[in-house]
Amino acid sequence: MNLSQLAKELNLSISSVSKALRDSHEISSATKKMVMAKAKELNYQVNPFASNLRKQKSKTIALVVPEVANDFFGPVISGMESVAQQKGYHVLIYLTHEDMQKEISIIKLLQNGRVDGIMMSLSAQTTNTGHLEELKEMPLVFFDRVADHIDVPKITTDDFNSGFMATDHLIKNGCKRIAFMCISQNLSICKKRMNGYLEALKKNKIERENSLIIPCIGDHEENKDSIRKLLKRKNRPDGIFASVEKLAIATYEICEELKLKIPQDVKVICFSNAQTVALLNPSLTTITQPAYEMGEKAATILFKLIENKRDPFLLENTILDSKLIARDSTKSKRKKNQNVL
Amino acid sequence: MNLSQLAKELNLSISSVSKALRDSHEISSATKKMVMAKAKELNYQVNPFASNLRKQKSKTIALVVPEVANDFFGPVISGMESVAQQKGYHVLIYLTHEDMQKEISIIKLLQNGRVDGIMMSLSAQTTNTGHLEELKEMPLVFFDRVADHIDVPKITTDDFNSGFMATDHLIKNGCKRIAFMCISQNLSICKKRMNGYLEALKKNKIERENSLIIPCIGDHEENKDSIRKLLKRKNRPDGIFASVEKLAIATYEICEELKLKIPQDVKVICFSNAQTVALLNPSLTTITQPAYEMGEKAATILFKLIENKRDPFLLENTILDSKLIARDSTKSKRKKNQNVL
DNA sequence: TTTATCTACTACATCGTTTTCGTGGATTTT
DNA sequence: AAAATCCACGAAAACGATGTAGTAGATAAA
Repeated sequence: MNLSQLAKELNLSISSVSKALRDSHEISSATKKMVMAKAKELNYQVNPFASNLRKQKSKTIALVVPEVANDFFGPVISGMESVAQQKGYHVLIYLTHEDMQKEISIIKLLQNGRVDGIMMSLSAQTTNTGHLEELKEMPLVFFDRVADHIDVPKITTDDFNSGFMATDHLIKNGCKRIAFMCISQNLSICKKRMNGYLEALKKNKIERENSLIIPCIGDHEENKDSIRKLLKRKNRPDGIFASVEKLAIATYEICEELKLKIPQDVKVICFSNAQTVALLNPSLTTITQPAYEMGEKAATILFKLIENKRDPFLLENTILDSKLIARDSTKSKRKKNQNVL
Repeated sequence: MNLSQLAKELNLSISSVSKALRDSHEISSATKKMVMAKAKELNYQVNPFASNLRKQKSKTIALVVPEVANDFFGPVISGMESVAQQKGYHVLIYLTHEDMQKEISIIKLLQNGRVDGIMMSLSAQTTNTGHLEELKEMPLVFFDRVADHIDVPKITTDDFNSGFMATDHLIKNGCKRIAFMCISQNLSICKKRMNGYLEALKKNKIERENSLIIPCIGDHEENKDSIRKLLKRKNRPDGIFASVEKLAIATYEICEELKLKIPQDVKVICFSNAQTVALLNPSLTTITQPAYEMGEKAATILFKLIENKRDPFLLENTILDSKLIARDSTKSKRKKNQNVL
C-alpha cells in the first residue's frame, strides 16, 4: 500500500494525498478527513526510505558503545531510548567491543547519511581519533568516555572529583598505600580519575608510588594475575581503588584466594552501578554514576543539536554528579556504618 | 558525493559506475579498477535510502526487548550484534519497558518495511498477541520469552527442566515448603518454569500449595512487600525459587531486614546471569542461561529466515541448556560445597 | 557475405515521497 | 467590471541507486 494506490482509491492526486496526510493548509479539512480515514482503513504506512531519501533525514540516531553486558551502559541505553522513542527517533546500536578497528569501521559506516546523529562512548583501546574528526558535519555527542579535544557536546560525570573523593575516603578510613587500577591508558575518564587520586594523595601528604598504579587492560584472567601479583608483594597496598566493576570482582576473587580479608587487610572502592553491590560479602563501597540520566541527557542534547545545529551553548559540557556510597568494604575499625555522602 | 557526480568525474554513465562498484560482469576489469579507485579517492558511499528503496531491502533488523539494564539481555544483545556486524546488518533497538502498549506501537512502527526482520522477547505484561500475528510476511524470531502459538522460530532455554532442576535441588537440600516467584502470569517462560516446579514437587511427593506461588508483577517495593508478607507467615517457606535476579535481590534484602539467615532459615535459588552472584553474602545458587549464545543463535536463524524464507527446518525450536550452579544460598547442613551439575 | 554472438557500455524506467510551481475557478478589492 | 487574491487541488521534478532493455562495434559461425 503506497501513496499512489491510496490516491487511486480516493480519486485524488498523489500530491494531494501526501499533503493531506501531513496536514498541509493547502488541503480542505473535508478532504483531509477522507484521506486520513482511508489511510487508516487500508493501513497505509509511509515508506521510510522514500521519505528519508526525499527529505535527506532519517529520524534515526546511532549509539556506539564499547559493550552492553554491563551495569553502566545498560541504564544509559535505557535513558537514551526513552528520549528517542518519545521524540519519534529510531536508535541503531553498534558495539565496538573495546576495539579501535571496529570503532573506525563503524564510524565509516555512519558517514553515508544513514543516521542524523551519533552518541558515543570511546573504546578503551582507542588511541587516536582521526576517524572522529572526519565527522565534521555530523551531529555528535560523547558521553562518559569522551575525546576531550574534539569540539562537540560531552556528557560526563565529574571524574576528577570522583577519583579524589574515592581516594580521600580510603585515606580517611585508614589506608596509607592505595593502589589505583584502570582499564585503559588512553581514556580521559581514567586519566581524570587518576588525577583525582593523585591530588587526594598530595592533599593528604602521601607520596605517589608508581608501582601502585596498575593498568588492567587485559582479559579477566590477566587482570586477576596483575592483582594477584600486587597483593602478594611484601608491602602490599591496604586500599584498592578500582575504576570499573569487573576489577572489583577480580579483587574480591583474589582476596578470597589469598585469604585476605576485606576490609581488614585491604579496603576496596569501585565505580559501579550494579544492583547487587550492597549484597556482596562484604558489601562494596561504590561511586555510582547517574547512568540513566546520562543517557537521557546525551540524547536530549543530541536532538537539540540535530534540530538546531549552531546553538553555541550546546557546546558546553554537561557534568553530572556521582555519589559515593560507603559500605563495608572500606569500613575502618573505629567507624560505625556510614551513609551516602 | 553521489553516483551521478562520480560518473561525471569518470566520464562514464551512472549505470556503468553503479555496475562497476557492484562488480558486475558487464564491466571490463580496467574500468572497474578506475571506478573503484575514484570512488575511494572521493570517498563515495552508497546512499542507503536510495538503495533500500530501490532494492526493497534494508539490511537492518529490529531487536525488541523488555529492557536492557539487565544481566541477561545485555549479553544476548552482544551476541546478536556480533552476528549482525559480521553479516553487514544494522540493528535497531527498541525497548518495551515491559509495557504491552509500547510493544504494540513498536510493532506497528516496524510494519512499513524499515527492517527486514525482527527478533523479540515479549513484555511481561503482554496478554494478547494480535499485533504479532499481523506480522505475517515479516521474518520474526522469538527468544527466551516466546509466544508459543505463533508459528515462527523460537530460541529458548529448557525452562521446564530448569524449573524442575531448581526445585529438585532445593528439595534435595532439605526444603519442604518451597515458594515460587515469577514476574508475570502470561509469559510462557514463567508457566514452564512453574510447571517444572510443580512436577518436581509431585515427583518428590510434596503437595502443591497455591499460597506459595507468588506473582511479583509490581515494582521493586511492591515485590519486597509481597516477599515480606510471605516470610512473615507463621509457617513460612524454607525455600525460595525466584525466576529473575531482582526477586532474589529483594529476597536477600528482606531476609536481612527480618534477620532470617540464608541458607539456614531459607534457601534461595534464582535464574541469573550476573557476574557478582558468587560474591554475594551468601553466594547465590543460580540457574544460568547461555545468554550470549542465545543472541548469536537467534540472529543466525533470523538471517537464514530473511535469506531463505521457506526453509521448513527453520521452524523447529532451538532449546539451549541452562546450568544449575550450586552455591551457598542453598547449602544444607550435611552437604559440603557443591559444583556445577 | 550474412547472420549470430560477445563485449562493454548507455538510456531510461523504477522504487515511493515530498515539494515547488502551476492552474482553474471562486471571492474580494479597487 | 477589471484586477488582485485565495482556495483547493494537480503535474511534475527531484532524492540517488538499480536493473532491464537496448546499442554500437567487434568477433565468430554459417
